[in-house]
Amino acid sequence: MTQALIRTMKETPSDADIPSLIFGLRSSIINKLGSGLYTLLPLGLKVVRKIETIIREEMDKSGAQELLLPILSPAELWQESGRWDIYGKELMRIQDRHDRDFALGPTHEEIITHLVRSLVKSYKELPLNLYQIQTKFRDEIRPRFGVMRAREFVMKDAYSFHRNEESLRETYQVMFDTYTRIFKRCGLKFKPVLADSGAIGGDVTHEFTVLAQTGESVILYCEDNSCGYAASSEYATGNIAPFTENTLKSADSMEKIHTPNLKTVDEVSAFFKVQPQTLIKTLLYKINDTVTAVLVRGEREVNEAKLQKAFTTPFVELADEKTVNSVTNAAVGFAGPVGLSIPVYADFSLKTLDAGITGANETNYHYKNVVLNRDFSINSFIDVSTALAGDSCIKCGKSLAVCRGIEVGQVFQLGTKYSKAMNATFHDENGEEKPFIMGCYGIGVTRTAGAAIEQSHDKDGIIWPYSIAPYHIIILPLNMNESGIVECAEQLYSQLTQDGYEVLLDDRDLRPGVKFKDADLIGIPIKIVIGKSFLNDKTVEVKKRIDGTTVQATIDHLPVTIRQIVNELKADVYE
RNA sequence: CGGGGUGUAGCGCAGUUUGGUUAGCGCGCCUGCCUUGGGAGCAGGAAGUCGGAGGUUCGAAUCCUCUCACCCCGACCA
Repeated sequence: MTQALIRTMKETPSDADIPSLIFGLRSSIINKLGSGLYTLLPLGLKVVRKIETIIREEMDKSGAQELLLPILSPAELWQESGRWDIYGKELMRIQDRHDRDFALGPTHEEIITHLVRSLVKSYKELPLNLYQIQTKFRDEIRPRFGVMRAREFVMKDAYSFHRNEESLRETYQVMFDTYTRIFKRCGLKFKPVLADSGAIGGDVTHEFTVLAQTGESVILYCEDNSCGYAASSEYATGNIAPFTENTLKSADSMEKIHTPNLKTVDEVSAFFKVQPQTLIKTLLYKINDTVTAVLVRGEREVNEAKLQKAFTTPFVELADEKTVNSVTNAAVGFAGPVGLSIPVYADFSLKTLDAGITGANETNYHYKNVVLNRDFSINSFIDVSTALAGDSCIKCGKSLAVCRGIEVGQVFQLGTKYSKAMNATFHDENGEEKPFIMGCYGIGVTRTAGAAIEQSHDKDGIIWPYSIAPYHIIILPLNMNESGIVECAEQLYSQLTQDGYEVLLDDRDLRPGVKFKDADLIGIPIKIVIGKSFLNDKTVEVKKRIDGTTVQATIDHLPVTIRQIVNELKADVYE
């Protein structure tokens, strides 16, 4: 360790705000070069290589073949697919000495499609699944969270080519299973979740999400483990329980009530002394330039991803204040469906609402006892609200719960989007020319390393899962002036290394406290402490990072003790 | 891109409002002593274009103008 480039820091750099960045920098796993640019120091590279190895082994086992595509790609390919124009500024563009345009690859659909169209001509050569592990570049609008959203990062991307949908679905399932094995082997707690397939289409897509409080994505999952339903909040749908505590009655007629300055759901429900579920929240959206009213039950939020899907358009935005004023003849906060002359769509949450409270389209007034199909009508019911914890699972009926996660992988059925645009075709058994049907499958490698830290750390530092830890064991000779201790340390080092463990020897002449703190910070799973007990009765301590438990062992017995602990650590995988 | 903030030694900061000696402090680093079970102590030392450029002034880290970098909050995604 006196020779290793490991420079730990006691203090936290001021711009580090999440555990993976704080501990990543402090433990000298990474080093910052610029915004969204990080050096992988020796410790960090070891972790990344281990994740890569697991990925390689599992991908190869699945039948996929590894290759390596260039990072730099000519603009022509991006122009062919149309993404040169639509990808936006996130695509890092660059010119060579002849002023020819290139892009630094943020993903490689174009490049792989180009490759395959020139090499593969017949259905007999399909299916084909090709992958690479490579540096990607995305000129993020706002890089943040350190290695979690960097501009330059390592990614494993795979692309599969098929003659028909059935073959695609088969490979998709194989990739799904492969990803499950990969993240399990990485020692991570994760969930595959159903996700919005966005503009590209395709029936199904799954995101693999590492569970962590600091995660950016919100997941709804079924409390019943055997059911297994889990979906990203943008996509999740639950059955919404009817609101049973409604104090309003549909038998009563609609009534206009003065509600001075009461705009939000909270204010209005407090004023009427009712639960928020009694309110019909009315939001005006511009959907393909048509102002449209979207109704949800008071306690719910409109989900724009669902809105986009319901109207099959990406052009969805909340109407501005002026539009709201002119459509409702009222200030923002008093919109309601009664008497509106624009299209009105209601969320499923309102299906069971008997009578409700809603804006009167008049500043400072709300209607009470509003009843659908009596006082107003709608075009139709649609699913546009974000599911909430407590909604019931659409698969099994049990309750849904919420957690947060970090998206580290995605499996996706691309279809013919790229093959059609780039005229990538093969001959089928009838000699007909057909576009390849494609799938793509990504894993953020460096992000996975970051996610592991986010998921597994304590106040002292990182707690690496055994399978991706930079070293398995760290030996701490507590007094470098005791020749017996030093000899023992060196002997254990070479013996354990021979036994196949990756061992770090802290041979620095420092006080014990410093060594303990550094070992904890870096997060090595097992510490071997050689100190007083060695001088007294020739035993050493074996201490687990994850829970601090310690066992004494004689030198002779040490290999057995270590093997036991390692087996325990390896067995601790998430099911 | 919009809004907010920060740039002073490797790291964390003070000093800037009100211009004025040799720009400080803690951590880290180097030397020596001492210490050795959870980031010890003492003594000595090295280390700074005060983000950059221009300006005001007898004099600028400090005031003015421009510029660059970085961070945080909102629109992206592995």
